[in-house]
Amino acid sequence: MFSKACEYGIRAVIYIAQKSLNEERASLKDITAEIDSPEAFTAKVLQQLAKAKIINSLKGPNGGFEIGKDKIDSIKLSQIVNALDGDSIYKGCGLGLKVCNANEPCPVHDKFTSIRSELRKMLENTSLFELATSLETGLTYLKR
Amino acid sequence: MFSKACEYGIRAVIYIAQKSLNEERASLKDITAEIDSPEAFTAKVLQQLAKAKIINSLKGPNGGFEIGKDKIDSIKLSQIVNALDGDSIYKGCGLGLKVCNANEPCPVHDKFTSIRSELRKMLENTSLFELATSLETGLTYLKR
DNA sequence: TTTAATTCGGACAAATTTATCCGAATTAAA
DNA sequence: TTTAATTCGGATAAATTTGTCCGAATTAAA
Repeated sequence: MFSKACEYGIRAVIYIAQKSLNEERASLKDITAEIDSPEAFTAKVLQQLAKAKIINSLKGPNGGFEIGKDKIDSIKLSQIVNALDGDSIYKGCGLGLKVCNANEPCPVHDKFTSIRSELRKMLENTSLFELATSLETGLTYLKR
Repeated sequence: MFSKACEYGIRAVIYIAQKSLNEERASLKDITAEIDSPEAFTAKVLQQLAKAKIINSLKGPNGGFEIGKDKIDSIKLSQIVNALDGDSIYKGCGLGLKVCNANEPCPVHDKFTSIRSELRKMLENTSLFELATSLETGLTYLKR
């Protein structure tokens, strides 16, 4: 469904959000330990997310990554996915056709549109805040 | 969502089914021309599908691929997807965790289970017959 | 001012997926 | 029986994704 980069990215952002809610910054090492992901690769992903202004990065001692507390509620899962995997998950044809729409549909077009729209809604309605708090309260996990 | 192999595979199978309903066999060249896919790669995909008993292959002049007319209605999209991409689309964790279930869920587990179950139902309930007939009647397309 | 902790950015490497090539095997038809 | 049309199967190549390495830049703290 998502690329590895996106999987790591989502996990990382949730963790950073959790820390940020507690007024703490997360370093790369911290993050990769907590979400169990390859360090150097995750660094690249975090760079992408920083460029997309989803997270904030600070160099130097006591540096790391953070997210403005006020932003955490307004950031949706869709923004993270979009920054890392683009919009093919919503837009692309299920069978890989370049042209595929209601007028000239592929054989599975109608079957897919409803599911894809559900997925889109879900991603657009899921806030980073709720994901981070479910982690904070110990209801969910980021590794294993 | 699906691999290229799976996209080509689904398109090919739908086309083969359409031909089979008309008592005709489809050769590799025929297929790749109709679904606009790379010939050699598609050949590999068809081999996989033949091994999985989803399609039938015949060598020699006037050979090609076909599907028993009686089977076309009972073959579901899920079988094709499963033969080519496995079951990760249903089973795997949305964030790539090895362990992720209702007891120890990742932060997006609940959000994904409903969508994934919708997808599974759709794939399991969509028969090759309906896809092939929509193609036959000109309502849907396999290339462009 | 120096040091050390950190992210950044570019080059590279490994793994996987996608794709090609070609001879072997099979088989229907000439 | 020969020929030609086809799929099969193995080797290889190209492209993409995933992953690593390392020096440069930045910056807080000693």
